[in-house]
Amino acid sequence: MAIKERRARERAEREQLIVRAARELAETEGWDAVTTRRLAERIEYSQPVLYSHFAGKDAIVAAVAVEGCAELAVRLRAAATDLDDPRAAFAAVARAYLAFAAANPALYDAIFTMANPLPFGTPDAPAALHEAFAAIADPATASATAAGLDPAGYTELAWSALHGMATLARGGRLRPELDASRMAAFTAVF
Amino acid sequence: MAIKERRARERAEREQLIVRAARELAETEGWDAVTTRRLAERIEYSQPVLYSHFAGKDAIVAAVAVEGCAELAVRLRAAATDLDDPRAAFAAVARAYLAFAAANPALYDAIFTMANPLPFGTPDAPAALHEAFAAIADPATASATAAGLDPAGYTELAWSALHGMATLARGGRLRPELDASRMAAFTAVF
DNA sequence: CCGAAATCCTAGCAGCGCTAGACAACTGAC
DNA sequence: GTCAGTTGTCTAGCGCTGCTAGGATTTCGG
Repeated sequence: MAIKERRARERAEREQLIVRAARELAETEGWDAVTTRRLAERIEYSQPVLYSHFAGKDAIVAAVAVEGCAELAVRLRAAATDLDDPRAAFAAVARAYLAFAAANPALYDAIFTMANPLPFGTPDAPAALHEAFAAIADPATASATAAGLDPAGYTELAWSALHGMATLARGGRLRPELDASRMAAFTAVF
Repeated sequence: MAIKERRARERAEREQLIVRAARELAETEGWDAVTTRRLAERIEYSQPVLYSHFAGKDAIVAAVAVEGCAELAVRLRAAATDLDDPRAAFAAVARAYLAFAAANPALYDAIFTMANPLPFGTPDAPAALHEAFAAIADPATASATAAGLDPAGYTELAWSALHGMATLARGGRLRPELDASRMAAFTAVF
């Protein structure tokens, strides 16, 4: 019996190794550089081993995304603590969101822009996704009710604004010198 | 002399043919289906012909993007006419923007989300890009000054919100039943 | 009419995600 | 202690990708 347990443990460790390697490779060289061959070489196993853990490359990306989602949720929660004013709390969460996206571009892409098969709508999405969304939705809802607006649409709009800024900023589509002005507009408006 | 002109004309026509074929293929089957082989087959030439017109596949995507950008600009300008109230005009432009993105997803991707080598910052970007941005920036600026906010950051924020909504909506990340509520929040806030 | 130039295609390279089938190692029963 | 059976891993290869080198064919200018 103990042997099976050891094997299962080793499998789990190797699976974690794959996810970590994929993430590191993506973060340092971009997702284009994350090929199954390079990934296999990194973990010092042959290619087919990847497919005994994941259904395909997309599944590996999704695993990285879930991991990143959990981290994002933690950051957002941390940013909102000790702030009673709803608008101030939401602004802090917004700053944390953009900081996360700027610091972990590959991770952010895996979560939000890559064609991963993660179910996002509320049905059976991983808990980490719900947690991250709630970390945005909670302060957004508070801010919306303070402004007398319907929280649901308000929340999605605010999230869209954050997501838009995060993605457009990367491609050089937004002028960096306007970062402060943009953020000021955000806090003035949301 | 006239022969050279005819040849140049034929070349231009074929280039247009390539761009049109790429766009149609992307719109009907997605950009993943736009391979150089399929594209070549569609225009009834061999693969290398593509490379006598464009530096590579990215350049073809960029050409489609520029074309789409010009169309987007026209739509946005049309939406804003005959509306004097700045906020109403901006709301109309926003609706037109989202309608365009929803109606031409592949085109929208080519312009804004695919890794195309288009220079977006003001230096020497194609005129179509400037025109499209101005079609957003002009009403946004009017709306910002009406609200007493710095137009520059306000414009980029509003654009980010639109871009975020357009992209998140596609992946099923936004709930369609909140479309109206989201738009109401937009007009209330911007 | 003939050399020169432009045009186009066949064939191929290296790399991609993914998989079939062979091989080795380890497990558990006798 | 030995042998069947399971499990794990690897080598080799398929069909596809973007892209390019080289040669054949057509067309042009004198």
